[in-house]
Amino acid sequence: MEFETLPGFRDFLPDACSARNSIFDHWRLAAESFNFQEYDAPVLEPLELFIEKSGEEIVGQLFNFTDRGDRSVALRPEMTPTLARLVGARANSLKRPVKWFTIGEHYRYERPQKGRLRAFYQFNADILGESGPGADAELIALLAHTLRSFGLAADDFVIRLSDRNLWWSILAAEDLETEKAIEVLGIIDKMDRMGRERLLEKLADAVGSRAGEVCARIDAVREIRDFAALESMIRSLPLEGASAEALHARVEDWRCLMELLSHLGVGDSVRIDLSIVRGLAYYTGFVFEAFEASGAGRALAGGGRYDDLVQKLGGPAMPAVGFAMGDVTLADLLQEKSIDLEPPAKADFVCVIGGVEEQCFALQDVACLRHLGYRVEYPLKSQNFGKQLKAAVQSGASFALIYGSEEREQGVVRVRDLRTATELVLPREKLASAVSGIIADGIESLTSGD
RNA sequence: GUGGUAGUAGCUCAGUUGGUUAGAGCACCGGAUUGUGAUUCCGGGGGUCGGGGGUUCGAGUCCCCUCUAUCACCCCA
Repeated sequence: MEFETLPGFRDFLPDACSARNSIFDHWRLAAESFNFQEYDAPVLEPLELFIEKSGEEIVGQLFNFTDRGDRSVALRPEMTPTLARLVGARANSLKRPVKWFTIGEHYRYERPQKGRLRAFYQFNADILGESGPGADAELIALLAHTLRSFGLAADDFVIRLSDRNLWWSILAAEDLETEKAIEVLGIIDKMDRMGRERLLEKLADAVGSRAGEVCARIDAVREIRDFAALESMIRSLPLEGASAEALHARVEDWRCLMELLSHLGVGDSVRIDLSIVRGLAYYTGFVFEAFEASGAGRALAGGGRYDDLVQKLGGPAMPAVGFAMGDVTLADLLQEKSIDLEPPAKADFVCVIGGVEEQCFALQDVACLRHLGYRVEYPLKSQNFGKQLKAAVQSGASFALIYGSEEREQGVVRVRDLRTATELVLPREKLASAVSGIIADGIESLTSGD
């Protein structure tokens, strides 16, 4: 009988596991440098939590089942509902702003393809309790900083920045009611993947004879790439009264956000691009997606503001903004760019042991060095010197500790630098005190000074 | 959920118009070799040729189904 890994799931053998952990390390380091705090939560949640957030249709894309207590449960497909539940339940006792991040596995029952598996890891970072553009700026900066920390250049990727709030105003200026506007936003989200003819058909379904007009407006807006063009477009919108004032305030939000991003040193990585809308309807303000510079492939990360979600899931009103970055697309990109991740660590010391008489001394030193925190290996069975040494070299270890009959008689250990093939004889009792110098500077420093 | 392509050893692959007991390189294990290195030599384990059915005297090879991978569509939180 032979078992295979389930479709869309991965085994992580040491090389792959090390690369994966290296991604986690970069994520964690980046988040911590922005002073985000790490949290974690169960991978299994009530099914209802995800339905409440995303609608009944989501069930078809989940790993879900009924547990022995007759509860409908599902493996989490994303972190945001869980976070909203967590923060919502404690909203009144948490110091704001809440800046939290998490790294965890997520599960979606979908057909695997390039950049998309059924089990994948996501880095989620969110700021809750702050409604101003300062929070959006902080998150976008973290996103850019994270990608750069892998060694990606500023022009290897781009963060496309858009604004659902602004789209509402633009569509309102076209006299579209809420329902129609939602429909049109859905169309805008899919425009890139849609032929021109089909686009006009869809628009005609939504707004009737005004399709051509609306389409022209949308096209103009989607072409905007800088703040000046954005501002002049906004000022040209035929709105009056309260909605005009709101729009004016929105221009200031944009101005503020762009300035903050520039001061934070990530302005080069951000491009205004209102063709980003992002599928599901819970985003409320600025939204953004990171892509490889050419725009090819799946989004590296995506996020935006979701000011209503915490309340929708039963908590108090709580503004929020966040993003998620997956490991699969990221790893693909790093490989394309020939950026290597951390390989498995090698031993600091490997023992070469002559025989049973020497073994007891060797193992005492092994235990001592391990207590000091070094990676130490020794052969689990007796073998001749040549074989042991050969194995030691092939293992990639830095130093061999040689324990033979001569060394035992003299109470010494022979330290061999496996890279330079130089050796140093050291009284055993000095090993512990010499070891940090050996690791840091090699044995040459001791040979000359001792 | 729909469609294209592919599947032979752990990995990369060869395998003739269908013809005897399916091969190579790399990797792995053992030995030459119980006091010093990636070389060399010798030996070894490994495969129901993804799985099932069919055609045939005979199938790794041809046909059908299925599984898996991959790419695209749908979807993309």
